[in-house]
Amino acid sequence: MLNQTAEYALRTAVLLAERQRAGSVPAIELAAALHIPANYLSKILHQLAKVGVLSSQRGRTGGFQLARDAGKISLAEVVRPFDEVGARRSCLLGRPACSDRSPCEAHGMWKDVSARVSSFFHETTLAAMVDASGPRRRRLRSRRAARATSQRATTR
Amino acid sequence: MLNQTAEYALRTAVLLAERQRAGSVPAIELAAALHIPANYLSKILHQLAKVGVLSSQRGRTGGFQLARDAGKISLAEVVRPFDEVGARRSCLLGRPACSDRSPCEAHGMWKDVSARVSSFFHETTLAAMVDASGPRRRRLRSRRAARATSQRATTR
DNA sequence: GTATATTATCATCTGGATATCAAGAATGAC
DNA sequence: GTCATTCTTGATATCCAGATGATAATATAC
Repeated sequence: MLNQTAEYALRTAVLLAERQRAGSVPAIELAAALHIPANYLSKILHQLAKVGVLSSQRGRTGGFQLARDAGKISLAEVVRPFDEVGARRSCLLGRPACSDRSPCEAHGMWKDVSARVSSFFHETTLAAMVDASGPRRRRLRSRRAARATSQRATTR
Repeated sequence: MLNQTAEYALRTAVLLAERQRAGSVPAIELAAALHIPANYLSKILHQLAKVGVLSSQRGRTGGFQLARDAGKISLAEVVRPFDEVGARRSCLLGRPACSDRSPCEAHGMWKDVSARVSSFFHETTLAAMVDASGPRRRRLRSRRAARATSQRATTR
C-alpha cells in the first residue's frame, strides 16, 4: 500500500506519538526500536522535520520529536513527502486527467473507494491511531486490573 | 495505487472486455491502442494467459482474448500476478503477521478501509466496469440521438 | 510448401527507490 | 574550553521494477 520510505515515516511518527511526553528521541534509538536502517531513517527524519511534522534538536541531548500535538497531525502529512497514496485525485487506470467530466472506465466504481482511502489518510490523526490501539489492549484484561492502571495513571 | 505492470494488465483486460466479441487481438494492436511498450506488454499478456485470464493463439491470425466471459473475471484476478493490492490481508505498517489477534497500531482503523479496497477488486468484474462506463456516455446525448443509435444497433 | 504474422522466451539495459558510508556542523555535559 | 553526542549533508553503492532487443517456435494464408 505504502512504499517502504512512507511506511518507515509512518511507523516512526506513530512511535513518537506514543512517546510524545518523553521529549526528543535520538534517530539511532528510533532505528533500533523499529528495525529501520539508521542512516536511511536519518534522512527521512530530516525531511519530516523540514515539512514541519517533526522538530529536531542537535547536540548531546538531541533527537526528534513531534512538532505539534499528535492530535493535530494527520497520516497524510506524514506520508505525503514520500508517497502520493493520500492524494485526493488518483485514477485507477493511471489517466492523468481522469475526472467526473472525463472519466476512465473505472472512474464511477472506483471513486467511492478511492475517496474513502484518501479521507482515511487526511482525517486520521496520529493521536487517533494511538488511542485506538492503546486502550484496546487494556480492555482484554480484567476490570480490576484496568481500574488499578487508571488510578496509577492519574496519580503519576 | 497499482504498480505500472498491474495497471497495464488492467487496462488491457478492460479493452479486451470491450472487444470481447471481436475475437483475438494481436499484442501489437493492444500496445498501440493503449500506449504500452509492445515488448513489455507481450510478457504481461503471456502471464495473464498462463494464469487463465486470457487465452492466446499463435500464428497469422493469432492474438489474445479473454479466456472467459468478462462477467466471470474479477479485477483481482487480473491484478494479482503483478500486485498484492487486492490481497485480503495487508498491514498498513508492513507487519508480516498483523491480524485481529495481534494488531499493529493502525489495524483497527485501517481494517475497514482495507477491506473495502479488497472487496472492490474481488467483487468487481470486467463486465461491470465496461457496463458502468459504456452506457454512461450515451446518457449525455440527446434522447433522439440515443433512440436512433439503439435502432441502428438492433438492426445491425 | 513457403512466406508471413504472431506468440514464446531469453538476455540485457536503465533509472529510480532503497540503502550505505563518511565527513561536517551544532549543541550540551563536564 | 574540550569532548562526546547528535543532527546535517553529500557522495556513493545496491537492488529491482520497468523496459528493450533479438531469436525461436508456431500457425495460418496463399
